[in-house]
This record gives sequence, structure tokens and C-alpha cells, in this order.
Amino acid sequence: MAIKVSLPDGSVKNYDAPVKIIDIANEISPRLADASICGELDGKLVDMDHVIDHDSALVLHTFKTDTGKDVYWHSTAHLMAQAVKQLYPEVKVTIGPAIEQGFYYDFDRDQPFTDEELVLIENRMKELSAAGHKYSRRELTKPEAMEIFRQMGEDYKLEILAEIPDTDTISTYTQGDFIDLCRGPHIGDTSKIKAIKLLKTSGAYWRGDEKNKMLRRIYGISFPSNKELNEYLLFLEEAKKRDHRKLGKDLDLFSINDDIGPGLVLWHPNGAMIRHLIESYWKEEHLRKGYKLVYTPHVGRSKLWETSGHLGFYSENMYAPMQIDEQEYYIKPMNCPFHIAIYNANHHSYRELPMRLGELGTVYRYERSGVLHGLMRVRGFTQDDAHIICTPEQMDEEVEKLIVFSLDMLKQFGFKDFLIYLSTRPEGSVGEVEDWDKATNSLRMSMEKLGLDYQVDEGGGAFYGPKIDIKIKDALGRAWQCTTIQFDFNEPTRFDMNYIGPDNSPHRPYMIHRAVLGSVERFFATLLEYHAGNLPLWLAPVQIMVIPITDNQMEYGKLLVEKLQLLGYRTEIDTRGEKIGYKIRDAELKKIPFMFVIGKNEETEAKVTLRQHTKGDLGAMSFDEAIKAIREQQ
RNA sequence: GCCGAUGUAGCUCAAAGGUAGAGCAAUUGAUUUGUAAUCAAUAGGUUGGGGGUUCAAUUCCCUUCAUCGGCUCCA
Repeated sequence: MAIKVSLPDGSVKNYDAPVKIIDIANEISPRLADASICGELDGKLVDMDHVIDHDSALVLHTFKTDTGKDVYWHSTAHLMAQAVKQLYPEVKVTIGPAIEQGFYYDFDRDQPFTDEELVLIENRMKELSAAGHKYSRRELTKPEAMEIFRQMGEDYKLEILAEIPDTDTISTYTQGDFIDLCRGPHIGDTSKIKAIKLLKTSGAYWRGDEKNKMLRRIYGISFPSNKELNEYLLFLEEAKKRDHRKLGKDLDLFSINDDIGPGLVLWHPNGAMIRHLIESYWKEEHLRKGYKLVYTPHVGRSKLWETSGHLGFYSENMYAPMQIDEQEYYIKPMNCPFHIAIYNANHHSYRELPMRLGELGTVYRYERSGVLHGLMRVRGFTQDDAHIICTPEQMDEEVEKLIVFSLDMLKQFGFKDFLIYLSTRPEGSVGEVEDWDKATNSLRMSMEKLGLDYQVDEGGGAFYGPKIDIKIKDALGRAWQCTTIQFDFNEPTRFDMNYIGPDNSPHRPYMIHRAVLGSVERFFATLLEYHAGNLPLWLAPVQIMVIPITDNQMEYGKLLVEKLQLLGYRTEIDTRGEKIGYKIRDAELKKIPFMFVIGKNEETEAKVTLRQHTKGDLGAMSFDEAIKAIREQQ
């Protein structure tokens, strides 16, 4: 009997008899064997003590791969459940997966876990890790598994088991006195988990449904070494520093005032300047891309929202109506009915399409109090909204243009990494399945053509159409949706939108809702976090600070300010009677991109000393040289 | 909305059942300074709001609002 095992480097190992993966790893190098977390056999994840009995392709995963981390953290979740069960036997276990940064486990327990208890659990985990319990897999039938968990009184496991097909093989993993229903794979034994930190607790609904019981969730993370854990904790500290809420306060960009209301943003002059620059750029780019800008009211009669359907499907997010002349008006949660009204104000020929109507439209939506989050999630925000009304034939081209446009614009702001999602038809959708398929295909084909990586969210579309979403991550790695491109098979019909075709008869156009930045507020927040507040020159509210060393250079300084302002630079001068170090520190803390430091020497030689934020002194030079240097640096 | 934590001066934080303190910022004065904090003085708070217990509450209790971390939902 000969077994061939091929490895990722192309080499092939031959064995006369079935062989364990751990033995193969050891053969390659004991260090690799030690670092290996699990194996991937012909694409299927298996334990390190899995026996290979036929020709296969083997990949070994260490903590360096995403899969390796996933398995490692999942195993740590089991370890945590073991510790919790030992300390609190009355607690029922539910599920405990790995997540992007660590793991969690949900427990059913009446009282919450306190910070002190977290420390106890963490310490017990360390003891259990030191004991080196082996994770051992056992395969069994469904009735056998049911019996085990019934005896243990683990109701949630029984509920999960009940949903697994009777014919499937069930597996359990046991380490020490703890047994859990689990597909696996797992690390070899608990001693591989060297550094553990339980981070936070929270409530979480069983199966994520708020109708279900709320469970107690514990989040944690683990690493093969203390060094890596400390690095991670340092990362969390650093991330706090680039939180847009902190930067917004430090740089005096915006505030949210209790007396005005939660989720309602006040833009201070510095933040307003940045927003103005973003919006100006946005308008220019849209005009360049053939969009028409429009403005629409903030409220509309109830009839409008009846026609659009919002009162039916979106009322939960809408504020109560106000009475004007005994008529009910609603503050707008979306801009689309208004844009449609503009379209419908005239008859349109197919020759006018595609029509692209764009607006920085401020909308108000009721968000549940627990979800508000700085500028990321607010109750009043401005969407960079546009509606593209086109013929079915124009759809493919429009979608492709849109994706390119969106990515280009995001890149202009410095973003490089995106998460792209395609969401398809959900249950209870409106419109013809045929239209849905066409539109979904159009979205898919465009992304394929552009060679974009994307994930499909089956059934995740809105009820009125499929969509593409582009998300950007914040300082802590949480993803926020910015760009959204959504088909709408609902409103064109409801508002009876038409265009006259070449056949001289009316046709229903396709309509696409789209926002590139998403909302200006959220985009601004991600932008701030992405740059850690160090905005590129073109977006900095103050670009150059002139810093005279003594009052004697004040006149020369004011002259420089005038010259810089004439060139279009946003410039200020620090006239305070402070020492140079103080003024420089202040400008650095305000993250102003450039400083002109001027003393007696500079004035007599008609020069300036240029200093760049975070980079330091660039030396003395003429005004023109300084401008040249600024242009080159950015 | 749900689970948990938090709320003290503009900011960052301290104190404590006997009536609140520091640093920075601010204001004023002095200093005229060479690349990340000059010195001094002054001013600043019904300790988020309301209610209760108490001789006395900022501290203990209740309630409400907001914030933070999650869940759910979404731009």
C-alpha cells in the first residue's frame, strides 16, 4: 500500500502505511510540528492527529494563516467554556466561535459575569492550559450525541443537534472534563494556548434573534506567545487614539450636544471646512461624470410616503408626522421620492437617458438609542445620494461606470482596502424574478469584469432590489458601509415612471439608488480614523501655520500669510507671546501639515524655515522653494 | 429597544456620608524667546437631571437622560 502526500511546495512524500499528519509535520521539522494548529487535507480541515490513508494534498496551518488563527481561537473558546463550567456548573453552554479578532462564547446564566469573574475565569483557563489537556475527537451518531447532552442538561446543544440531519456524522471534542458538540478541527492540546486575555462581556440574543433569551457573552483573545498578546493590547491602545470621537474633540471638529439630542451633529468650523472640501470635490466630480445636481425639501406630505411605500415598509425608522394646515408632513428618511418627483415633473424621451440626479441630501432616521455611535451611526445625516434612471439596455454600462467611479473616488481620499458585498434577492421581494436576475447578473458581471474580490450575501438584498455595498474598516477593524448601489424595482412602478421609447410608446425605466461616500458623517469619521487625524494637505482645515519667533517678526509673518492666502493656502499666524517650542508643539498637536518658522535670520534673508507635521524641520529656504517643497511632499 | 459599564471644571483625571481638588486649556500680568509645554496671579463645578433615605448625599437607594462596549438593525 503506497500513500502519496503532496505538499504546497510541490514536493511529494511517500508512505507505505497510513500516517498521522503530526508525524509528517515532525518529519519536515519539529518546529513546524509544534507550530502547526491543524491540517487541510484536499481542502478539508482536520486535526493534527488525523490519519491519512489515501493519496492527498496536505496544507499545514500555523497561527500565521487566517485558518490557523480561526482554529486556535475556536479551541480557546472551548477552553473558556471548560473553565466557566468548572467555576459555575449551573451555567448552560451554547455556541462559541472564533471571530476576526479572537473568539467569544455565549452562556445562559441569570446574572451577568463581572470583571472580577472574568479574571477568575481567565486564571482558570491558564491553569487548564498548563495542564495540557488533549482535544480528542469522537464521532458518533445523532441519538448517541443527543443522549450525552440530554444527560448533561445542555438544552442549547440539543436544540442545535435537533437541526442536524439524522444521517450526518456528529462529532464531539473533549478536553479534560469538558465535552462539546463541535465539527472541529482543534489544536492538539490546551498547552498550545500560551497567552489569554478575556476582554469584555455583553448580552447577546440566542441565535441573534431579539425575541429569544438574552445570553451572557464573553469575548476574549489568545496567542501562542505573550509577546503577541502584548502587541495586540498595544494595538487596541493605539486604535483608541485614532477613534474619530477622540480626534473630533481634540481637533475641535464636531460635537453632539445633549440639549439638541443624541445622533444630531454640530459641525464646528474646522470640521465644517473639511466637510466643505469633501462636498466641493464631490460636486465637481459628479458634474464631470454627467450628473445633474438637484435640491429637494426636507419634508413631504404623507401622500408622498404612501405612494413610495415608505409608510408601509420603513415607518419604524421615520419620525412622527407634523401637522401643517391640517395636513400631515413627514421629515424625509430618504431622498428618492423627491428625485422621482423631479423626473416625473416632465415627460422624458429615451434620448435623455440615462438621467443621473444627485444631491447631498440630509435625511433623518429614527435609530434605536443603543446603536448610535459617534458620527458612524447618527439620526440626522447627509447622504451623497443620486438616482440613475436608465433604459434596461443601459443598465450594464451604468453599473460598471458606477463601480469604477465609486472606487476611484474612495481612492482619492486615500482608502485602499475595501470589503465588497453583493446582496441578492430576499424572501418577499417585489418585482419580477426575471428583472432581479438581470440586475443581479449585471452587478456580478461588472465586478467580474473589473476583477474585484467580493462576497455574496445570498438573500441579503433590499426587498426592492439587489445591491452592491462597499465597506471600509474603522480604527478597531469594525467595517462600516459606505458605498451602496441598489436597484429599485419598487418605486418606478409605484410612481408610474415612464420614458417614451423609439417606438413612441411609454416604457418603465430602471432606477438605481446609489451613494458613494454613503453618508458624509460616516465617511468623514472613517476618513479621520484612516488617517489618524493627519489629513492630506488638500483636506486639512489649516494647511500652513506661520510661527514668528518673536513679536519683531509679526509684520513679516503677516506678509507671508497674505502671500500664502493669495496662492489659495488656508493659513494662520500664531501671534501669542509664547516661546517657539510651545507654538510648534501646539501646531503639531493640531496636526497642521506645514509650519513656516520665521525669526530674525529668515526675515533679513527673506527666507522661511519649513517644518512638516510629524517629519520635523526641513531647513531654511526661499518662499518659492518652500511652496515647491510643499507641492512635492503632497 | 435589550445586556453590561460609566457620568465630578472646557479637556484628562483625583477625592469622599460632614458640603470638592490637581494638571492642561482660559483670562490677566511679566517674559521676546530658534524647532513638541517660560513664570506668576486670577477665574472656573448645585459632582448629568429628578426623587428618596439621612441631622447631613456628590457619595447610599430609586428613576430618568446621555455616553461607552456588545446584541439586533442600518448610510
